[in-house]
Amino acid sequence: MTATVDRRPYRREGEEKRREDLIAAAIDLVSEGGPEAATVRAIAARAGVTPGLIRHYFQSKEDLTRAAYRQIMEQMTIESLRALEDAPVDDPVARLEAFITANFRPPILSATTVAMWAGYMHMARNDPAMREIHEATYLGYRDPLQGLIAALPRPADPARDRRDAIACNALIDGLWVEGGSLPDGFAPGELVHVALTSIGAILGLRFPGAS
Amino acid sequence: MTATVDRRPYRREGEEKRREDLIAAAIDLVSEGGPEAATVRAIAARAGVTPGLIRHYFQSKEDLTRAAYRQIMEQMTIESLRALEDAPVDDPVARLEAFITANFRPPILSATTVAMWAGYMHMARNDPAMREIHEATYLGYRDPLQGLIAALPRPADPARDRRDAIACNALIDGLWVEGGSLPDGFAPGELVHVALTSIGAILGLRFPGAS
DNA sequence: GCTGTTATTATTCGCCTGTATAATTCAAAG
DNA sequence: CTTTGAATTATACAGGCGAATAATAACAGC
Repeated sequence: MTATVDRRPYRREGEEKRREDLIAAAIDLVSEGGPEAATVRAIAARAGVTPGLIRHYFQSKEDLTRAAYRQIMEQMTIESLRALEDAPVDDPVARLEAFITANFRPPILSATTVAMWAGYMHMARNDPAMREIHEATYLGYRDPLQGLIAALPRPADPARDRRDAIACNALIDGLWVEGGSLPDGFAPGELVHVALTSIGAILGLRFPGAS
Repeated sequence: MTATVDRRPYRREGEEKRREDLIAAAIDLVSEGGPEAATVRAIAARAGVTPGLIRHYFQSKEDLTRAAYRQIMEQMTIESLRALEDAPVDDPVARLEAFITANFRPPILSATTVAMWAGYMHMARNDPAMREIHEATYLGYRDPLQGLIAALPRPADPARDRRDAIACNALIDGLWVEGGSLPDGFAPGELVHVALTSIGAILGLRFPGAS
């Protein structure tokens, strides 16, 4: 007679879903408690599986971390660009305004996204793969922004567009970080107002939303 | 006969110096390998002492971490303000320009400072003491900046000064982060040029250094 | 020179980490 | 209904972590 150990019952899932679940669990944990909270065991528990499964779908924990970082960064750009869908196609100023304001409301601006971004960012220093993701997603955000700027009604000047895109990107980033890390430091709507006014000054135009 | 174990020889030092050494070692390690590299054992080795000594001068490792974070943040403000010493007392525009440009050269702008800042920042989310340091050092930087802006030759308007300080601070922060995390992404002097041009546009003035 | 204080080292503890490997059970194919 | 493959669980391992405690040696005051 062999002793029947009771083993946790489980369902088999497709590779895609399991990877998604594990990535989502890792992101969740980092946003809640920083990178050190996203241990292999905690991620597995959050995803409803056992720790060993992680290394069945990812070569290492670092591999999973990279996938999670990529997803976060790409998601934020996607959310900003989605705001363009509701903007008029033929009004460059309104389109730029829609893009800018999207950065200052959830899901993009939140204490968790900013903490998450900071928690992962330092990894880009020593890990070449992380740095590559960092660069790609930074440009993946700035390039569309530069496109919106180039579409403004003013004389064509690519060099100026580049400088303006760098400046606007930095301004948005800085306000976003400060809004996320000091939630009580600004009045409601203050960050959006500052962003529109300042970017308007940089680009030499006035946004309707900057009352 | 008692066996004489050879014990590492040591010198007694003042509390002040030992605390400074330990903080410096912790900062070093975080800048090199992120927060996870700054273990009790590594910090002690870097400072030339044994691990136990850390808990003789700090209540816990967290306590040491907070002291290190405070020192980093205060140091960056101090460095920016030091640039004012070489600026003419009676030229508000030149003083503001000196303050701005200081942020884009070492020791303030460097890959290590940015990585360090990011590595520590997420801790401000869950640790009230860290958040307090974060808020205090943020305002400790922005308030002097607002003072420089208020001194500009233009009609007095505190509300406008506040908004402008928030915007300029965010722009500097954003460019600083991007310069530190993408060292090869910008031409030499490009960030300073963008900063001076954009801040000039926001404030409605022209800096001599923005050629 | 001796003595007391304490800064410093040494050692140990329990816990948690990521990884590796073996055992099992689910689910589809025949 | 049986077989087969692989998705999933279970267990074990070696190492590192922060913290606690005990032993010791440096130095100051007398």
